[in-house]
Amino acid sequence: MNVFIMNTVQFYKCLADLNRLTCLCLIQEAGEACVCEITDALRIDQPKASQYLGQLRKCGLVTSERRGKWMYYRISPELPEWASIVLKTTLENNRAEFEQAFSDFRESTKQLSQRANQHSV
Amino acid sequence: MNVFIMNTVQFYKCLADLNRLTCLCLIQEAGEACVCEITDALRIDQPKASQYLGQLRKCGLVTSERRGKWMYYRISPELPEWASIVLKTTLENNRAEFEQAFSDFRESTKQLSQRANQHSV
DNA sequence: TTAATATATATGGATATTCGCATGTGTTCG
DNA sequence: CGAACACATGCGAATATCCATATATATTAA
Repeated sequence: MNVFIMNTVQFYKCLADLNRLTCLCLIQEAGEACVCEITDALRIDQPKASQYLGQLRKCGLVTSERRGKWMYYRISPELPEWASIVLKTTLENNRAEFEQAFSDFRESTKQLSQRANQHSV
Repeated sequence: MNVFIMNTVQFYKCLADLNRLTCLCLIQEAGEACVCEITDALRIDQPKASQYLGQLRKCGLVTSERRGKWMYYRISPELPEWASIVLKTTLENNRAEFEQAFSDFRESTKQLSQRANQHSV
């Protein structure tokens, strides 16, 4: 149970798409991300973002948790260690490739927290 | 020139197929491999093996060198370090998945060297 | 030069993936 | 409850990938 056997090819298929890979790097970098942040960061529409995240979840790379209206995605804690190493290595050595998305993500996060604050007032 | 910029997604597309991934693991494990050995190890026909190897070469993951009739493939020395780490990590943590291919490969190598010896007599 | 061996490439059909869009579900707020 | 918001899913069309087969090229041995 603790040792989740990840299908190697399936794992790499998940990484073999720029949007999915950017999702993963984003989530890694930020710790967690909700769909609307990812939508903004990747500059894609919402259904597309959900599709990608759904695939990643089905394959066991990420988990999701609902908090109010938002759905937060994290790297799965059950991910085998070798797979985490691969993800981490990819992110750390290709930051430039994802920098724009990271920047858009931070902008989105800022706006999101403002909206959240308005409601909680 | 020394720092070859690898397209991350293209790299992962190469790994996102069991035959190509097995090729890469085989070549890593053995140091080098020729097409007929890979054909035997993967139990596929020759054109298919050449196609896979051609793709891997086009993407910069492997290099090829002709020695007589045989064409030997190696992991490219220009592969960025992060990519080598990924390959190594994948192989070391998923040996079971490739064991059958490795075994068929060793068998093929044995027969190949016998043929080579017959000619050199 | 011819035959045999090893490998590469071209091509078209089969299959899988991606994309855009419409619609469905779950949650919050008034 | 109903409207608004966040997200998920379904589906057909466009696109990419895979696969089998035929054929071309390169090398060696006779």
